[in-house]
Amino acid sequence: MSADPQVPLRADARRNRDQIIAAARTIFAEFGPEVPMEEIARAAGVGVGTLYRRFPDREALIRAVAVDNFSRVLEDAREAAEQEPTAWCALVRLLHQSVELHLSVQLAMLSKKAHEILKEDPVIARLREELLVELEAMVQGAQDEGTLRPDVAEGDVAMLFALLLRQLESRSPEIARMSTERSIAIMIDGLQARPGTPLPGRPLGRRDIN
Amino acid sequence: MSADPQVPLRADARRNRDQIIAAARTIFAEFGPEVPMEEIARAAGVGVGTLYRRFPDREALIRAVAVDNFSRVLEDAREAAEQEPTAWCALVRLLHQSVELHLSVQLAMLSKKAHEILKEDPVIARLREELLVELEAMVQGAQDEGTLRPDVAEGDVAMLFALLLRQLESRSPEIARMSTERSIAIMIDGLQARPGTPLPGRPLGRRDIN
Amino acid sequence: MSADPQVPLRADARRNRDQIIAAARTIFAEFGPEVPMEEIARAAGVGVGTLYRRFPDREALIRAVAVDNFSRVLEDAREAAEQEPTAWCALVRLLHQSVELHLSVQLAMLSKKAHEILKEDPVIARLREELLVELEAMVQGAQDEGTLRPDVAEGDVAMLFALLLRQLESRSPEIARMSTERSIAIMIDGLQARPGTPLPGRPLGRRDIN
Amino acid sequence: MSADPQVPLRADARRNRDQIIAAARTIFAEFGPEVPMEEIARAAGVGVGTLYRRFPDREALIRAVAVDNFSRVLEDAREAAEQEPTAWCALVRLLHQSVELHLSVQLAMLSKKAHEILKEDPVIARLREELLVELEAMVQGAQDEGTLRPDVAEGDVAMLFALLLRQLESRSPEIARMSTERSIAIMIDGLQARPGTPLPGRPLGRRDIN
DNA sequence: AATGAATGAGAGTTCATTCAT
DNA sequence: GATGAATGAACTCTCATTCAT
Repeated sequence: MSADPQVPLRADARRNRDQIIAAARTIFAEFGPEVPMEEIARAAGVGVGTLYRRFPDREALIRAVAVDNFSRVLEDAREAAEQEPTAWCALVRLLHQSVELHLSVQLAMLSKKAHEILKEDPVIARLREELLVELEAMVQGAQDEGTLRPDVAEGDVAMLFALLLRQLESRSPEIARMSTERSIAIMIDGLQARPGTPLPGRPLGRRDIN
Repeated sequence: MSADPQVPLRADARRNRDQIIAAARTIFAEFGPEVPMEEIARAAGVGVGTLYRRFPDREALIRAVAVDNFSRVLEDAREAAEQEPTAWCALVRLLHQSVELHLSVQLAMLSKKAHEILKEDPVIARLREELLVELEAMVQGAQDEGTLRPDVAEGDVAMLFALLLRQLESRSPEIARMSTERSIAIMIDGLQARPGTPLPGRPLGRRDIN
Repeated sequence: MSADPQVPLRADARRNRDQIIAAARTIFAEFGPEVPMEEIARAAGVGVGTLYRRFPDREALIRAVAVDNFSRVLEDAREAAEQEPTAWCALVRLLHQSVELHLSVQLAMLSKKAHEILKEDPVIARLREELLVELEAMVQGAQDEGTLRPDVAEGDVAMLFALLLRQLESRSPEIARMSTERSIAIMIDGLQARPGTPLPGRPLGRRDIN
Repeated sequence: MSADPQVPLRADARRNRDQIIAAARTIFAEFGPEVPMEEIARAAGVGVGTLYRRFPDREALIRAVAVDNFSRVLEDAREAAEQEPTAWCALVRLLHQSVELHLSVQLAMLSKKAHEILKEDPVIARLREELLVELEAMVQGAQDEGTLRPDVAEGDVAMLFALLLRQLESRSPEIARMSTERSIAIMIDGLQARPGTPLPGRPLGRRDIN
């Protein structure tokens, strides 16, 4: 799911646009948001000129990729909420799915510059907000169920979520995968409602996390 | 604690070197490892020429900062192991200290390029190894104490540790701080020996994590 | 005559490329192969960026100029061989033409670095070889005619030729010209088959001169 | 023989100065007059500071080396004139000795910049003039002897001489040596008084060659 | 007086963006 | 509309020269 096309593009232009975003997602994820534009154009199989016709500058492209990414996560969150029997299960599923997503979303915080850019964007802000609303519902629901410790809020969960999106480089893909899964499991265990260490501070809501 | 000076530098040169590393640590942490060298030089209060006299190129500087960083963490780890009454306490302390360290170490995995550079460096490899040895001892000790869940190994802990070093940008410093502390607490809770979800895969040792 | 374009360049690109080589030939000849690239770009009427798009670095440009130069000399040699009635005349003509060429070829041995670069290049090696083959034929022919002293080989002639390409700087152009012409005449006199001092060593063939 | 020391230097300073000039001669000859000053200092076994104390800048060093070089050639010329039985022999000896000198003198015309520098220097001008006076005497003498063709002057000889100082790079030292010797012999043959091609232009005197 | 550290101007090179084809 | 060539600003790195030790 991508952004709002004012005027529906011609079929081929549309295809170009999608190819560029797909290429950019991959390349940004692998090399960071500073890769030469030409690289992205090449990966998308178009000339730089075409890229620039579609996205007036790098910022616009970064935004478009981020919108695309957030849209996907939001979709996943809604699906999880709808399909899972309990809020806790939805939360767990979402955390686990983050592994699938990390490539696409890590962009969001990959560099200070990228962050600045996205912080301003109203479309992104809206998607983000919607996502946090979903999360809040899950958190609330799971706490009502008694499955989630009561001293956390959606901001805490978003934080853990975000941590995971920062994948570590290198190492064999299987180990990378396993280590992420284990970290998630540990975190989930830490999230479970049980007598444990009381958390410092106060629950972080979605207003708290920027 | 910095790197090994073959020939003891002249006093002023030494001072400059240290200032440069300190400045680079801060600036790299804030803007990533691609900041203009001039920026770093300015922050260190020296000319670019001096920077380049000390570190033949960006790579060398990145390496030096990383060595400095790892040395600090290692030192902290040893101190924690020595001063804390139990291995569990040492582990907890180290995790919490990671907050102090994140600025300094996040560099280690901040960009693909930086990672490539550090991966090759034998000095870094040694420091890393020593750090993992410390961690292994703590993990082992805490598991013997019955305070740490038995199905994790030092690689798992290193992974959680590493996740935390990837600080998220922006947001007010107090919230950033609190959110990190809370994430740590959640993770620690998740690490505690208690009946919980069995972890997937197998304990990750230090050979597993690259 | 320039190098082999794999893919035929767009008309404007082609034009730029040629202008750059022409400008580089002149400027290299006048100021040596270390002139600022910007100088060359300016002389060619393009931006540095264009220069670098066409020639990835200085080496590539030096190579291209050398190829262009050698091609010209080779062409001249073949023309001389074909058009002149005797091998001796062809040789004499070539030596005299070297005056025209010196600007273009002196680059070949203008600096240690330039020499290193060209030594490796297979295209240059081939052109050079072809040129020496022509020279060998002339030398052989002129010796058969009895006009060229028998104790020299193509390497000796190439050496004299090369000496002349090293034009001396400064002084008025007319004098420079005259002095070169006179030196050539003296050398030609020295080359003529006549009882004279036997030469030291042995005839130098094209294998001898690197 | 080196330049005129206003105030006789202290023994060690003197030694330093000589070492620097010797080192510079070699290094300039091998790498051209643009080598880093530090390189020269290192080769001379002193710090850059010392080099700069002795020679305020690169120009001064180039000048000093040139003066040293010219002094040697002049000395050789005078020795040849004095020791050889005929002017022709002296001329021939000088040409052959040029082989020894080329390393040291080629500097004189190695780059446009170097040439500019030396052109202005009055000390060099004087040495040069003295050398040409010697040459003129030899030329005159040899023409009187009937051994040198009458249609040349000292400028012509200086020109041939200068050509030889431009050594070609690379190739085995023995071949380099032999090829130079052969070129000299060919030129000498061309210079001998014999019915040959009349030279173009007019004899070049020492006023003609810059 | 000697040394080598510091400086900063300048050269090489890259790449975002514009624009002719 | 698409393409890829041209541009020039920005960044990395080098080195002549100055100056503290």
